[in-house]
Amino acid sequence: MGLTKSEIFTGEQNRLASLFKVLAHPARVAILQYIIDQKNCICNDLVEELGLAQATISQHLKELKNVGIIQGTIEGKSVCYCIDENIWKKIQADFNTFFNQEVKVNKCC
Amino acid sequence: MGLTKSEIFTGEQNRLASLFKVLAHPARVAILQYIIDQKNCICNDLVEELGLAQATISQHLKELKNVGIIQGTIEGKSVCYCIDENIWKKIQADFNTFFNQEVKVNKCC
DNA sequence: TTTTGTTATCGCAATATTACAATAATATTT
DNA sequence: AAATATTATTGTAATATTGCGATAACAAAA
Repeated sequence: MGLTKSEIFTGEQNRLASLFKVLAHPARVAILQYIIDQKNCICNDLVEELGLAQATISQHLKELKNVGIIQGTIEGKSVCYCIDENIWKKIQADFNTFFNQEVKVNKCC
Repeated sequence: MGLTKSEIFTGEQNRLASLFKVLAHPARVAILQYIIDQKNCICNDLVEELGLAQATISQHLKELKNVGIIQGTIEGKSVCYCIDENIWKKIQADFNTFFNQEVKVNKCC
């Protein structure tokens, strides 16, 4: 198999899992941290900083862009990437909602 | 390839990504939500609730157990699973640290 | 227009993940 | 001890992800 059965889960569960998945790779965590630290950057900055091939970085940037957490603006022959603050805060809020569920004491553990 | 180059990232980046990865599947999100809602449950409850095969649920439980977010206690012939509150809060704190990095306004986007 | 700099896409190979049937392992019940 | 109930593990097939070389696409500079 190898095919996640998305249809048996709720939209919220699938959406949350998708958000977690985008962050589930150290390169994408590193990219986000770098962009936050530098305020913005271009693809080649990340190639130098992280030591992954340009094609690989471009692919990771695409995934981050797909969920909207970053956005790219064409600037001459390069593309300036930065965090989309609104989406960032929205994702943060979604995670908070998930984690702020009260974990009650239970009998068996 | 297909092999994440963990060695080029920091321990924190790898650790964060691992945490996100555990939550990056709707079945595991659903399992956590169910356990939180019911306070605790056994594997077979989840098999009925989610409609995945027993082997599949057991595998997902194992991954959740591996990061410590849940723990299982043998109770007769079944195993009672529940959230490990301390680990849960620790993960929540880690995510907050990541997300609370200030995202500053930048020039290009 | 040619060259240069930058990014995106395609195609491929390697590895990882997901799902499940079959079965082993373990504890309880009869 | 045999049957039952529950979970874990193993093996396998299907799909997904990761990484990169090659190359296309595009804009600026020469």
